[in-house]
Amino acid sequence: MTDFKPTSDFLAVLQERGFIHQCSDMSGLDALAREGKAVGYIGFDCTAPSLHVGSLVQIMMLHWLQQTGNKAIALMGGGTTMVGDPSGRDETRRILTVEDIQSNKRGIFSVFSRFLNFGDGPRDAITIDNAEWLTTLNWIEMLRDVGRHFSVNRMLSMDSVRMRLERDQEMSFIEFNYMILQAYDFTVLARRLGCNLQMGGSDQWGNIVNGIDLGRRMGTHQLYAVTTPLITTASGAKMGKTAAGAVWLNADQMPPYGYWQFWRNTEDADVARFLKLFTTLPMGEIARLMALQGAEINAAKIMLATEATALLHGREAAEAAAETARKTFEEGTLAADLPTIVVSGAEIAAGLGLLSAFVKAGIVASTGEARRQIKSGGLRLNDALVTDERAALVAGDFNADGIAKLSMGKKKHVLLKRA
RNA sequence: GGGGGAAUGUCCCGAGCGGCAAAGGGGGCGGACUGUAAAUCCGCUGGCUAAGCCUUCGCAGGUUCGAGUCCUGCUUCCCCCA
Repeated sequence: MTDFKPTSDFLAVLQERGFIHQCSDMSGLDALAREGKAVGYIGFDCTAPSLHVGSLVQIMMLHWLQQTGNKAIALMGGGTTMVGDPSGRDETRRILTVEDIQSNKRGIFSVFSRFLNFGDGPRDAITIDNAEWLTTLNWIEMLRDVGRHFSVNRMLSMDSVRMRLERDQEMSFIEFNYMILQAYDFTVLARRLGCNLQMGGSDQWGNIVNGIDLGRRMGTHQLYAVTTPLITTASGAKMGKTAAGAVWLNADQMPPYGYWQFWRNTEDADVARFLKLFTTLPMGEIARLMALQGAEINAAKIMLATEATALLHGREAAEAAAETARKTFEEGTLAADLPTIVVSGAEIAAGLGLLSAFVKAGIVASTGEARRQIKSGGLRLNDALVTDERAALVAGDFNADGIAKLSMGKKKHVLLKRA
């Protein structure tokens, strides 16, 4: 894959930034993209109310497709989600209700407008829901037009199916059909919108290639596939899982400050790779940051955090998060932007125990955990180590603005605001 | 349809002669060292009004002073035979 020298901006960018894992035909796709004639889509499941960073590579790929003068389509899997993709899954997926899928779809879509410019113009990105054509399919027609092109022998040999069978894990007929629907999507998009490229994670390779085959048999123009590598951290962990759970893209589930922190805490070994994948900084700038050594790498991490946050939440929110972090970590002063919990004055007057205060702030899950953390010296009130688990908050703990800072460890800080 | 297994700490994996808040991992959290990194070392990893009390081993009963452990029924999953 690295021998190929793309002449199109699109593939050149993808290649130099490390997006390409597999491609069905680099030179064919390159020729299209050079003319601005690549019309690419990526399908997104509507299984959760928000996408998380695991999908960010894909979103960035669509972003670059549009930025390099091609057409990007964000396909919402309103229809396929009703079926459930077995890829990479050990267990049968939970079947979601139609209402859940609809509300998930809305949550997911809100993220795309940050990365793509939608509209009616030829260069504008569009979004479409495959429920539009999948839900009205006629079973017999489908079998005759599409089903006959699929070999069950081959379907059984696909990774997603084979692994289930080998482990004697249940796979329902509904899931078995998923790959047919995804392949069909590709041909529908090809006919309706002139789509000629499907992108996705490496686990989607089989499904995408199936679509290319189906397209050929059903007489569409030539279709292409590009997949991204599976993004893991240098330590081998899956991207996007933190203590608090998944790193969501929607602000109501992961505020900008938390999102910024996620990137700020990137391992050294990942910084260069992530800068290329998750920011739009020019390669020259990235090269400069990559040259940093030792503690200086922190500057690159701050850059990564701010740029990645700016893409998702806007420049202003990103700068605010960076400033909050700077005050909190470098100056050790109070930054108003930290997560804040409001408590009533009455509650404090009644003698709010410190243990409960930490629970209330969401820093620990129970007073028991708070006690344990105190024993191992992990809790601080206004930067002073908490040693007495029987202590209660007093008026003097709040500053002139009625704020007290609760911290656990070096990174977790929550402000308690007296109402 | 017949026969045989399995389900354990609400993150996961997994031991568990009738005395068990239940071995051991992984993961996670905190501490030390650092650079808000990695690696390493140490501690913690049911709840509470906490020298006590309460709730946990698929579900419901039963035997027993005492049940994760024994018995009965049920649920779900797996294997073999048909």
